[in-house]
Amino acid sequence: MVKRVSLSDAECPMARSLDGIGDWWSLLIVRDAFDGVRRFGEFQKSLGISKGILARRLQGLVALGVLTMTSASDGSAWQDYVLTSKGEALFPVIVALRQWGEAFCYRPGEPHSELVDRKKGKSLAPLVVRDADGEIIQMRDTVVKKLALSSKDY
Amino acid sequence: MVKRVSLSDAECPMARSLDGIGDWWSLLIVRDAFDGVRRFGEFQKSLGISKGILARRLQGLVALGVLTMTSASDGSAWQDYVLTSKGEALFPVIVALRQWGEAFCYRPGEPHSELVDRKKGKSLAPLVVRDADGEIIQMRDTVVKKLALSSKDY
DNA sequence: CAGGATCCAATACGATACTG
DNA sequence: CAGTATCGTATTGGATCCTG
Repeated sequence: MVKRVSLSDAECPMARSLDGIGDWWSLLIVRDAFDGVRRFGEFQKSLGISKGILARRLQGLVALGVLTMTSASDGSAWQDYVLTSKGEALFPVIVALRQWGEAFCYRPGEPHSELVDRKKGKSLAPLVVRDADGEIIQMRDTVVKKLALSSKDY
Repeated sequence: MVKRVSLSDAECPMARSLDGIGDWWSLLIVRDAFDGVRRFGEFQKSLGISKGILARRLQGLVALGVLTMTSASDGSAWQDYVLTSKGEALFPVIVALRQWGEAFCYRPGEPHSELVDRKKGKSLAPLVVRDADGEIIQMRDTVVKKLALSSKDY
């Protein structure tokens, strides 16, 4: 959008992610899809988004391979939008954003919805970042390694 | 932006998060801040963003409490932008987006930068979502519990 | 160099009307 | 109901010029 410096060919994976789903609606659509929303009208009602933008976003997510269209489960003439495995892989992203919002975007006591596990009904554990050996690490323990090597890096 | 339905008073923490940092540049600025970028000019060069937008985004992140301005480390008259604890708490979000990008936004063999731990130089472990007892759970094991109760919830 | 001010193109988004 | 088409407006974001 607004064709800025193209992020789509960036060497940073985060930039590529954002290039595809980094707008205001896509991740909210994905969140709804996680919650079981499948139909155009359900998305529209849930999000309060205009029809035109919703249609474009759904198209974009389908084109990206995050959602796929299947014949409607209720036998109607229309399509259902369901998450692909690529879409389901956004689960940690959703959880991370939600947990950050819970922790930093509400005043104390202000109510908000909660993501709980279905069996126990309890909140999830905070996401933690671990190294290859499973040890918990902090931001300061990491560094970005650039690979400019395009073919055989030996 | 484009004053759509305000997400800032949403009951969904994810919507609130996106309301603050859900644009195209904010998370990339935060990523750079994680990588040690502090100065206006460094951000601009690293991101290829125009000065006007960068200034506005930095202001927004400062207003949000994600960044803070400190007197420049090199003694110049200007300010450094550094992450607050609220900003540092975005670490799992950054990692989640990066890992998703690595896994799904590159063709096989296509090079990209890599986030490694400083000591061992190895890639991080994939983020996993766990329940309150530390057990790994999937998307399908969770459900959103809405709390509409605004004061005493019984 | 760090920003602010201004101008302009592209577009994101909402509202509405239209179609099958 | 599921979209598409059109229109108006607000905002983005780049480029340029200006200042301390």
